[in-house]
Parts: sequence; structure tokens; C-alpha cells
Amino acid sequence: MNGDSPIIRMTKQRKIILDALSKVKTHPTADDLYYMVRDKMAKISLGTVYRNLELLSDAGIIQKINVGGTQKRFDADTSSHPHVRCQECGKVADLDVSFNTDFESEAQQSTDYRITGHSLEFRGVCPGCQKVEDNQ
Amino acid sequence: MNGDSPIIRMTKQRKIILDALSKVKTHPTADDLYYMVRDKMAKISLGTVYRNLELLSDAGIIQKINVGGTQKRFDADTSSHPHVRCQECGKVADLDVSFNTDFESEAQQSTDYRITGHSLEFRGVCPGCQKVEDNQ
DNA sequence: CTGCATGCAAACCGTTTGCATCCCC
DNA sequence: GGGGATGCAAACGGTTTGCATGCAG
Repeated sequence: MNGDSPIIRMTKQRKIILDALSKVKTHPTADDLYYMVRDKMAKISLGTVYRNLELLSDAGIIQKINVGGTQKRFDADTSSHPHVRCQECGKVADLDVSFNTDFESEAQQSTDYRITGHSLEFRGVCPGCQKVEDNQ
Repeated sequence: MNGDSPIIRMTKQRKIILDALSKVKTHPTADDLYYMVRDKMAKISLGTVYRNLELLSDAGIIQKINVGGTQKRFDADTSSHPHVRCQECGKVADLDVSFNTDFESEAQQSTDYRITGHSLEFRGVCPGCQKVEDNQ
């Protein structure tokens, strides 16, 4: 986010959190990760999960994503790629499209903000929730 | 958001909130609006502001925007247009670019979610915060 | 007149933080 | 050995909600 990626100490909890996030493509919340990680380390604390997710995303090792909803979500894939969020159940997925447009330099033409990043997020209804709708 | 826009009762507080939001291009938070509106109606409550913003955005009369940061922001312009958020001070502005791309139908090609909306948000540094940086 | 809306204050819930202790480098 | 990291629990801050009363239609 701010360019500098300090060398970070690899504690046991940090490693477990990073491993858990890397294994999964669901863009979990801090709380999700807390429960995922408790299998491996029963006494880890929620605070530690929050602190590490913050630190890892500051270091540019993971990415914090903001798709609406009340909770922040995390992604081990740090590339800038679009996400969809289900407006019924909140589930978030990657979207495998790429728009061959340099959003940031185009945007830069029309503003006096210095542009440093962007995100493209979609809203939708996931397959599971579509079925529920059909049965109504 | 979900298509149906019921006829809504126009209470005094509702009108004042809507007026205040319409007059302004700053994408205020609920709290911002609460203070803006207290000039007109000293005893309005924060809860009322929240309830009305929710109701108005459900009715499609205003738009709730989610640009990162901890607070939700609101926009009287319901069209889908990009925003920039200053990563230093949190200020949010409209961006006057249009990408001639139909994001939603392109995205629809590559997912089994049913796409219903999108948002394109930029991160940057606003002119004021750029000056501060230069003076350091 | 009736049911939605309001003011108020307490509850909620995701996240952050202070502190004593721990442990990675 | 020392400074960052942890566990724990309390604090925080934005938002929501229950309840008695008010007011728009």
C-alpha cells in the first residue's frame, strides 16, 4: 500500500494465518480466519488474527478487500482483479475477466487527485441463492 | 437496489436530510449529515438520520457508496459513476470519466453469479494532502 | 384515526488497544 | 537478551434497535 515492505518476523501464528488464507479462495473475514486457524492452534486470539492481517496487508503480502457488507475480507492474491459479492448471502468470489483498459491512467486525466489504486467490484446473486429464489 | 420503490411518506426530517444531501457534492457520512441537518432541526436524532438514509437508498432515491474506510457514505446522484477516496484524509470525490465498456455484461460472461450492479472506486491523494506531503 | 416515523438511550458487533508475558532473531 | 508479538479482556466507534410518543395521510 505504501511501497515499503519491511522484513517481517515469521511467528508461528503469522505463518498459520498466512497458510490458511493461501489455501482458500473464499476471501474470508478476520473472524472466518480465526475459526479456520483454531484447528491448528487452539489458543490463538482474535486480536492476533486482526493484528497479523493488518500487518501482512501493509507489507503487501496479502490484500484487504472491501466489497460492501460490514466486514473486511482478505485475499492471498495481491493482484488487482475484480470480485463479485452475493447480495443475498454475502459470499465473495473472484471474477475472471480482464478489461484491457488502464483504469488508473485514464482516471488520472480527469482529476487532480494523484491516483494510486483502484478496485472494480460487482454485485450479484450467487448460484445457490438463485436456486432459492427460483423455488419461491 | 431490489427494484421496488414504494411510495414513501415525506416527513419533515426525511425532506431535510434529502435536501441537505442533494445540495452537496461531498458524499457525506451519516454523521456528517446529522450535523449538517441540525442547523435546520435542532432535535433530530442520529437514529433518524440512519433510518432515513437506509430507507431512501432502498427506495432508489439516493445511493449508498462504499469506498473503504470505516463509514458508509451517501450520494444523491444515483447514477453509477466512479469515485476517488483520498487515502490520507478520507475525502471522497466524483470522478468524471466514463469508460465505454459495459462492465456488467462483460463480467456476466465469466461467472455463474447473476450480475446486478458494479462499482469502480479509485484510491489516491487529494490536492490538499499532496501539498502536505510536499512540505515534508 | 391508524400505522409509519421519531427521539432517546441502550444494545450490537466488528475492530482496536493496553498490558503483562512470551519468544523469534 | 531485547524488541516485537501474543493472549486476554476491556474499550471503541459506527450502526441498529426497542419502546413510548408523535404526526402524516
